[in-house]
Amino acid sequence: MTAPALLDDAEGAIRAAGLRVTESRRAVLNALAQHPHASADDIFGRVLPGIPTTSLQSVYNALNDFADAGLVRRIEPAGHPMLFELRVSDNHHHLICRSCGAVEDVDCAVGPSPCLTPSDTHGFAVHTAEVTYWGECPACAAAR
Amino acid sequence: MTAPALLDDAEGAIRAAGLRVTESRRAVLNALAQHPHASADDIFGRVLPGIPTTSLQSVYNALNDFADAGLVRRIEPAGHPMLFELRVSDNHHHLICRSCGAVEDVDCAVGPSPCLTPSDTHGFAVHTAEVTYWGECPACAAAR
DNA sequence: TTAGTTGCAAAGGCTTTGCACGCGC
DNA sequence: GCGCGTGCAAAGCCTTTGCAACTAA
Repeated sequence: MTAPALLDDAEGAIRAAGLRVTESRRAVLNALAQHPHASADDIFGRVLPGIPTTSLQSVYNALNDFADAGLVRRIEPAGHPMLFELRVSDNHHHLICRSCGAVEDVDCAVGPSPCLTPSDTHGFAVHTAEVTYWGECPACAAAR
Repeated sequence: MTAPALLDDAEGAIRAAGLRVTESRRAVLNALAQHPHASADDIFGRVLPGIPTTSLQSVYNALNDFADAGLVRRIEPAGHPMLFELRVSDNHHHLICRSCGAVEDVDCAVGPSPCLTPSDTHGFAVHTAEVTYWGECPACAAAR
């Protein structure tokens, strides 16, 4: 029930990311603030009533721009549509339901984040690390 | 340089998984043994010379059957085609190149695997945990 | 024999791309 | 006014599904 109040600063955040402030982008960012872990389609559905002229592709545009600018974080559950979340605080991981794709945030079990550094990089330049717990959510478990 | 010698036991492994032994399946499993982290298409390419009548869909069939039987493990790098690997030993993670999708195995940095248990399950029944390091491989870094 | 598998064809879903018009700066 | 962003349309890729013929057991 924690209603994020990022809405007021939506404009500022977009501007700070070096992007132009448009009605679409503000609406997308607001929708994301109110509904974390939303898919592009989800957000499109939430934005459409307010901006009947928008399109799913514009939502994708905005989300990708945000993601590239570091404003939002992409979650890509294999086998399910891509989700997005505001990277409110970093260093949390995801619990994903195999059957319905529901996502929950979980804090790292091991303090700060010792998992985030591989033991051997094989010469890779590591940018990010990601921990995903796959399972079944209560709703899907109950439905069986 | 560790050449997996599972080839001899391919039949046994397939049989043990409760699946019928066919030329396709043996070929797919062999191809996977020789080339870990292969995509369905990759494997198809490797199997085709030996079995010119096979099809990509059959490879998908075999791989999915193997995966469901626990013989192989699916790796699904967001934005790249699905990969497969023999689950030789468990408890290793993956280092994936954002640009070319190359995959390297890495051992868990924190001993046995404390990362594999979430701090809060939110009621989920957790089946598996997965750690992915995203970065850029040496080849792609050199190409820029 | 008979059920599990193959190979072919086609559909399906999600995401990206291209281009003219409009709006933010 | 300039250029970024929008909205529309269409293509693209990977993967799954259906079904008749075949083959392992």
